[in-house]
Amino acid sequence: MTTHSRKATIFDIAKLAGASPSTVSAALSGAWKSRRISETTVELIRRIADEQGYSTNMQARGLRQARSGLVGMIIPVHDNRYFSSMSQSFETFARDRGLVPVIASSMRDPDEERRIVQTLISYAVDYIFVAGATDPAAITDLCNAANLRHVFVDLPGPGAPSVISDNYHGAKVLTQTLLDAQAHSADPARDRLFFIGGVATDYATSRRIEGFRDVLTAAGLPPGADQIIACGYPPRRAMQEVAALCDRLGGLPAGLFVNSLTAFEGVLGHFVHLPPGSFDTSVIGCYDYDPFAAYLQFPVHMIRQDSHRLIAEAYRLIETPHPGITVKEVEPELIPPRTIYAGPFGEHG
Amino acid sequence: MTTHSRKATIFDIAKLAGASPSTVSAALSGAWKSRRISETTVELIRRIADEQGYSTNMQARGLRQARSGLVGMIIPVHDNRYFSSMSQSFETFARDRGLVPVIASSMRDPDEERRIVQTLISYAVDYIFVAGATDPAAITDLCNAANLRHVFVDLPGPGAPSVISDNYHGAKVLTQTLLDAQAHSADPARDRLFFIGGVATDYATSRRIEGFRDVLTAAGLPPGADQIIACGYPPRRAMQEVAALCDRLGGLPAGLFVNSLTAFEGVLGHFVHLPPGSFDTSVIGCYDYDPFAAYLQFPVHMIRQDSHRLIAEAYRLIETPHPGITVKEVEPELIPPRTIYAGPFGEHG
DNA sequence: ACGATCTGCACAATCGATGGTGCAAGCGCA
DNA sequence: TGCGCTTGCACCATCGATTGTGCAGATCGT
Repeated sequence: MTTHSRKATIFDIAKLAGASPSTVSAALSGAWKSRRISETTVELIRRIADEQGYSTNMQARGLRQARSGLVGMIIPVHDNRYFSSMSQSFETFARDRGLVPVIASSMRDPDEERRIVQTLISYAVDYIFVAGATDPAAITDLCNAANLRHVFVDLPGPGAPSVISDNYHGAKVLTQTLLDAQAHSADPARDRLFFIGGVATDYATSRRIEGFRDVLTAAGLPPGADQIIACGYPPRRAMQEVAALCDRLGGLPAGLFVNSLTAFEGVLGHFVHLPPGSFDTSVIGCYDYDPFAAYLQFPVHMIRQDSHRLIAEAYRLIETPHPGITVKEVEPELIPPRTIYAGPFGEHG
Repeated sequence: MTTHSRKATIFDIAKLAGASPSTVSAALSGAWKSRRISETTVELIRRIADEQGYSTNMQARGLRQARSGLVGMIIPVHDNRYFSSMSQSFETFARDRGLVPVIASSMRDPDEERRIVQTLISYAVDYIFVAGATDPAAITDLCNAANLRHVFVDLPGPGAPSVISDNYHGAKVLTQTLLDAQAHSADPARDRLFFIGGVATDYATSRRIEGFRDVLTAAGLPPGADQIIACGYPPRRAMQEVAALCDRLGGLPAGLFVNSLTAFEGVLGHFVHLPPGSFDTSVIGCYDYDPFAAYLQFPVHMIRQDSHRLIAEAYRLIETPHPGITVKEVEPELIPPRTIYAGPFGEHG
């Protein structure tokens, strides 16, 4: 491979091969059969292209074809097992399709979310996956204006196909598990389950709260308003809230339903300061799974959302456009304490 | 905003504004001052562009300018706290610069790594960050052929600037900590420290092994070959190896230096099967930090590599090209058991 | 032997934005 | 009035690949 100051183009290859640029393009893009280029020529061109270290300029191709070969995905944060697993699956499926994934995190900020969508549109991504949308309607508007297909994951949107996990059922299972496992306390104030984390207006959180409430109600223990603390996702807030709660109750409650890994991180931040033994009378559950969290000092019941399947279904929905708006639900799975789940990437991780 | 079947271009805006495309381009790209376009015209054009929901076609701009506004980054896996934190930082810094991050995971496969570099080159990324390179020389060759600036992070490469953490020092600190904390066992075979995980030929791992070895040697306990089990990064292998080790020793060793979070996941997968109390005579350390791992059932000493600073330094190196090849080392930090570190994104996570 | 068909390729327009250059109108000034 | 300078913009080539179309020569059929 000779050294060039600039990258080789089809024109350079054409000159070297004694062919025309269009022939080179056809030869290298695979369109040569339908363009009746002889296999001999194709092979010559391929060889020369190889020698020159040629690779297609995707900007030029994309410009011409009005598509880019990029797929966009928006997630709230990278730094979280649930979403980073999604990224991993998203990328794997993208590669299978010869697409290049572009993953951006919105920090759950609606403005940032919109800016990202705009940016992705500017780059002519072929379609967009939006996980944990904070303003799905705005996203749909932007995408529609740009004639861009998109799918919502994790949190549904009104204007596009969505894949979500069955939050209601998952929450019921987790709540029931906590209920069954709880060690009863003498103090009635503490002898209750609490729900912490998430945003009450988020679809996912609201469904989980319903599940939480329905199970408790069915058990004859309808939760009071103080038992549901939807303080958002940031760790710090959850830490403050759980600290305040322990203060109020004079200790940990009988059970805690933590509504996300990020909230759980905050909760842990408080737990650090508790004396050992504090957890003997308390049972903890977390909606979302993390292998390390599964093996904490105290038992944690976790709900694992099948992010791999969520993404798989999202690709299905976006690739085979259905009439109307489809919402696909995927069942989550209860992971008992101290159980390690080996994901689809267990071999590589 | 009117609905169009296709996205508006500068030509559409030009027609509506009664101006020429080049004027529109200059007005919207900010080049209007040097092109002597009147502010009145600029404002008219801006208004119309806004109404039409115009946004620049980055493929066209990129084609013309021979750059894309994309920055590429390669990481081994998304699904890992160390690397997903890097992603988060990488993205944040990219946004500050008005660049769009494209993050791809190589699964630590050199072929995949090369393919990704090729792809990123095809998309004319402005530069590339490579974390945990498995074949840095090949990457440098590809990038040089394409005249593309790149920087290595975490694992250094011979042909480009690198930012790594001080693995030798970190490993010494962690080893010394384990040594100090270890509860001695009656059985001399078990009363030793073991190193598990990583690839011995990886620069980072080899430096850590040196640190491990030097501390033990200085303490008069030079490690035997069996004490260093560089079985790679995949969880499954680490699980098998630690199981075999426990089998051999008839229990856990006095101390275990786990060389990555992924290996630690595998180790945990084995620990699940051990009876409680197994850890009373064993002290565990992990090179890399995870907030949940910090609060496991048994105490874990962790080394936190400052991925945020690594990325910050990498941006510095790539933006101010130094003469010669620079290698920048960043100090890692010991995180004692049951300590929660709130990162630079603690507010958002 | 001659039109019809097929083979194998070249030519040129096109995608959308950018930037060098040219040019008319306006203005100042002698 | 006339010259030169400035202002404000339009025109056009260009980036690299794709794709509709045209066309010469070979092949075939009768």
